[in-house]
Amino acid sequence: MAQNVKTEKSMEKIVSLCKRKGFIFQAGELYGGLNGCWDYGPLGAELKRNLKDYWWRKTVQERDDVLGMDGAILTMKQVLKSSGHLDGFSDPMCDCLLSKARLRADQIPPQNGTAVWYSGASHGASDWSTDKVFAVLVPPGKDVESARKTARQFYGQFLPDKRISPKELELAGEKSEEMTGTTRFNPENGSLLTEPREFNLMFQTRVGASADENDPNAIAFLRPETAQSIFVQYKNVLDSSRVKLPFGIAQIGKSFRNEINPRNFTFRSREFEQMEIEYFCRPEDGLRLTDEWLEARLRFYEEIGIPRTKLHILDVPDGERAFYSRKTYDIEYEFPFGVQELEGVAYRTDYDLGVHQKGAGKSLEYFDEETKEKLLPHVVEPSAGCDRTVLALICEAYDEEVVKDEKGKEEVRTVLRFHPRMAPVKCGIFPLLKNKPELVAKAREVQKLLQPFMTVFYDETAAIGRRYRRQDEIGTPFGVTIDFDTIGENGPEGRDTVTLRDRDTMEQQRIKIEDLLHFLLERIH
RNA sequence: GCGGGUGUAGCUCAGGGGUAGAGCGCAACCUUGCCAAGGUUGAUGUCGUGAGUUCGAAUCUCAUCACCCGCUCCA
Repeated sequence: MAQNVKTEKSMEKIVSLCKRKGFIFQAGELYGGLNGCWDYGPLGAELKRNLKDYWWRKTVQERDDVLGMDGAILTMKQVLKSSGHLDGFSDPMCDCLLSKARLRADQIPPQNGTAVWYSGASHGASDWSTDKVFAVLVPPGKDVESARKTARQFYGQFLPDKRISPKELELAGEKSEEMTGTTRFNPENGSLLTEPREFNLMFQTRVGASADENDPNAIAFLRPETAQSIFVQYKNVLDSSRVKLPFGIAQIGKSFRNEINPRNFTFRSREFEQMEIEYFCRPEDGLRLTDEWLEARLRFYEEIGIPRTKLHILDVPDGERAFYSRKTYDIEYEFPFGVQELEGVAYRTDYDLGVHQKGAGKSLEYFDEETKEKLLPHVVEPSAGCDRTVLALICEAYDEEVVKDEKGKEEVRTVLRFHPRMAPVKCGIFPLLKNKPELVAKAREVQKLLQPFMTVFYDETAAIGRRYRRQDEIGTPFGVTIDFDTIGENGPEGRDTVTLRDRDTMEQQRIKIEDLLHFLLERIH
């Protein structure tokens, strides 16, 4: 009955479905919306919880070598000073006045040449003038006339009458100046750049209700990653938990970055949740464990319904990794808006413990009882984006299928094919007809039977087919219907059995109510 | 931050200086015998927000906010 015709997955449809069905809303929508922030609605909250719970179970509870923690979001300035975030987490940026290109100020190569300054320009015939200051850097050996051409181009963009050619402009106040090693000009076209502006990517706040605005000691930050609290508490966990190398500390929690440009729905948000492991090990095991964690993480994605074929592994090349990392894999997913990172598995060496040991002035060394040696452990960090994974789950699950109705007319069935263990609602419960009290009563009984063990949705309105389709749209993997067989109307062999419908195949099977819980639990665990 | 586009019902969108529209969805009732069934009734909008022009603005102008595309950025 169902043809598997894949229509194009568009983010627009997915975003719309998320809002319509209560997965994800924009934060503060009532007041116009807060850029880069999102709220999870009833179904989104369930979905995200299922992901986090499963990650925690697989990462912490079912392993002997990983412990959990839950660190504070407010972070001391000193911590982020040591980690390098305070100095390194802001980029000076400038814009090209001519081409509007944005450049990192610290990446502009120093140049030599003659800077030609102008104090403005005018157009006599149309009585137009401007006193904007502009300058062009002319490389050694090149004619100053080229500067005038560039300057006219610059002033030309402000002409109210676009029919006037920039060539007719009179330039004012030309002055030349020899420059060496300047970074104030765009190497591409010689145009003057804006003054570098700092983009502080961390959210700063003040601790203490009456903190003096100028008290530097009151400054704290919302953490830009969960990792730092793990490094800072590493010694306490070690001393309180009787663990030996190698071992990991895992954490799920919110982090905050003042992204310049949030984009792609929840993909790049200013407030986001991370699922991170810092796995401490002997230096010689770092590279091997990085590969092992990559495999473990890929298996995880498969287990939650993101197939290996949709994942790309990027072995981040030399020069593109963070300076302290000796090996980094990015696990990327084929989002509808492009292949984008879900998780990074980074071998960070002993950089983090090293900087905190130095910054705090306290030893973070590990004493190995067997070899009787002291060492600073190395770290492998699998760091997954929780919201990004939720988004990947939704994108992966989204499907539109062309089905034929009873009259043979084609229609589109929208279905979220979540893995049952991720699905926000596990089972729909429907009395076939709501005007038959015996059916309704029996359906309520089934609801009470399942509800302590899983999320269920009881629905008695509208025709049965419509109820099935409603559940398809929110990704409910199973639906049970209580019909006249269930209440024994068609003979004793059907009594206390229900039809169980599969979301993906739309096929039904008859199952005893007493077997239902076991059947479902086996599939959603 | 720059350039382009968009903003009207829960969703998708039409309209357009003079009483706010459609389809779908939603709610109630009737009907119901397994895949978006039919009927009846109903609710919902400061036309993104603010200011200006106007006798009158959802419509024109400006500003602002948000979203989309491209650039930029992503330690």
